[in-house]
Amino acid sequence: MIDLRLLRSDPERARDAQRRRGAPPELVDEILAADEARRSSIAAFEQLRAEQKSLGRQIATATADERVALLEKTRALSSEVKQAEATQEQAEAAFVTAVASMPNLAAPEAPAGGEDDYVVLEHVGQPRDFAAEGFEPLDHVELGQRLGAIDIERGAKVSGARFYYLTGVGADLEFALVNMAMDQARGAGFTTMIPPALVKPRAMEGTGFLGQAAADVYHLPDEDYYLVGTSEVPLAAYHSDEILDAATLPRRYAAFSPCYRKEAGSYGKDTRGIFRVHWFDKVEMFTYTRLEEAEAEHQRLLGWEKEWLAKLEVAYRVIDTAAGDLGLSAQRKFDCEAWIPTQGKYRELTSTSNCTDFQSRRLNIRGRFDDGIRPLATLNGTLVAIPRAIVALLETHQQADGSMRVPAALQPYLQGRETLEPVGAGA
RNA sequence: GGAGGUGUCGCCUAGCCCGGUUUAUGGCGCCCGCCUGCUAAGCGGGUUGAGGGUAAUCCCCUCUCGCGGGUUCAAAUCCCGCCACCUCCGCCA
Repeated sequence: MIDLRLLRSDPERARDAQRRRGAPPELVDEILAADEARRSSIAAFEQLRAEQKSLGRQIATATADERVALLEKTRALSSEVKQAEATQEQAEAAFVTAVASMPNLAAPEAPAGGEDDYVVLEHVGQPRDFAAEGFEPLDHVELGQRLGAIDIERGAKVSGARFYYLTGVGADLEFALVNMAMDQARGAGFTTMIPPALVKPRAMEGTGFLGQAAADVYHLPDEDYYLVGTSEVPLAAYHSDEILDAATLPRRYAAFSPCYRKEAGSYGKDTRGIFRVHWFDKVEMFTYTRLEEAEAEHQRLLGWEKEWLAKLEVAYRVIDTAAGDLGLSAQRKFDCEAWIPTQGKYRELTSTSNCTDFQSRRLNIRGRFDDGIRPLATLNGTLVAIPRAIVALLETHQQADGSMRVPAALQPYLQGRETLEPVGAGA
């Protein structure tokens, strides 16, 4: 939820942010009107309630005679109070509906426009030149099969399209990547976490995933649980309704969790392989910090992602996502996209978002500072999304004989193996 | 899943049977002061939290006794539902 003070003091900036997202600017004025209605209904209710209370106090000490008259008065007042309360609740609900649909204000620096309007910030590393090496690269499906690392056919048999098994070295690779990621995070001062992957509606709503992203979310209607699409959800909700002492900031968490995504609306997109799947495991970084620190922290998260990608020894670029592609909660987002040889494209491997105080306001996460209590900023960033990392590793480090070279940093996590070798046909 | 118990202002706790003078009692802790070679002890005072009116440390209002409803002129207190925790039983990885 956006900062109302900001909206009131500078509505034009909010309208402009909406335009740059390609979203309706009138929403700002609807919210302001709803807020006005809400505030006046609250004032009316509070005044009546105060009168009622004072009458109640008089009744308590009144004589029997006085009591009759006072009761008469307060009975009439009671229905007024109920009326005012109902009005206030209605106004509150209307306000919440309006404000909940408003996305975070895109940062002034975020490029205007949609998905294709990103700005490339930098390139790191050179895409490998297979032509110069004299062989045609295989895609990760083929490589995964030869290494006995990925079983897509049986994934489909058991669970359907966009499911897979990681087998043998594939499974080893996941544990290696997770351990390496957790070691890096721990070394950087993160608290490691394993959060629940099923959450109540509040957590989902509070992190902004029941808005435009709702179609992509799995829901268990019997118990009203949601399957998280990222551990950002349980990590943000972790400190909901809490006031954190400023001295304990920033708080950094690194969580391992499964992620579930319907991938609705991506029919026909990335249908081959494990690049886009309904379930995968991920290690996510998450920070709670003061608002003034958010931008610097965003850069730090990006820095840790780059440190990670360097260990994978993949070529990548960093893009500044356009306003229209930010999602509900983010004010700015950087994606690291690795070069995928057989696709001839850079594809998203990690993503880091600055949500400023948007999630904090929804989840009631605040900090206690010398000068008062204020909402905190929350930020998140991928360290490793397993299937995409495996795709990039397999394709980038494949060798002419169908084996895969293991990057030096990863070797200690793979029992010292320097290459992963193809297994015999069959199985 | 079943039975029983518990949930009060940082922590412990009184109040609930029998609704109003509760602006929620007391202790611990914490803060201020006094006393005092220093410290401890002792003495006196203060201390639920949040939101809003306000830019505001004063002041005013509302909300807050696990959560949500209900009854009532009036709910910590009565009724209903839910949640969490504890004990025991059952079941399971």
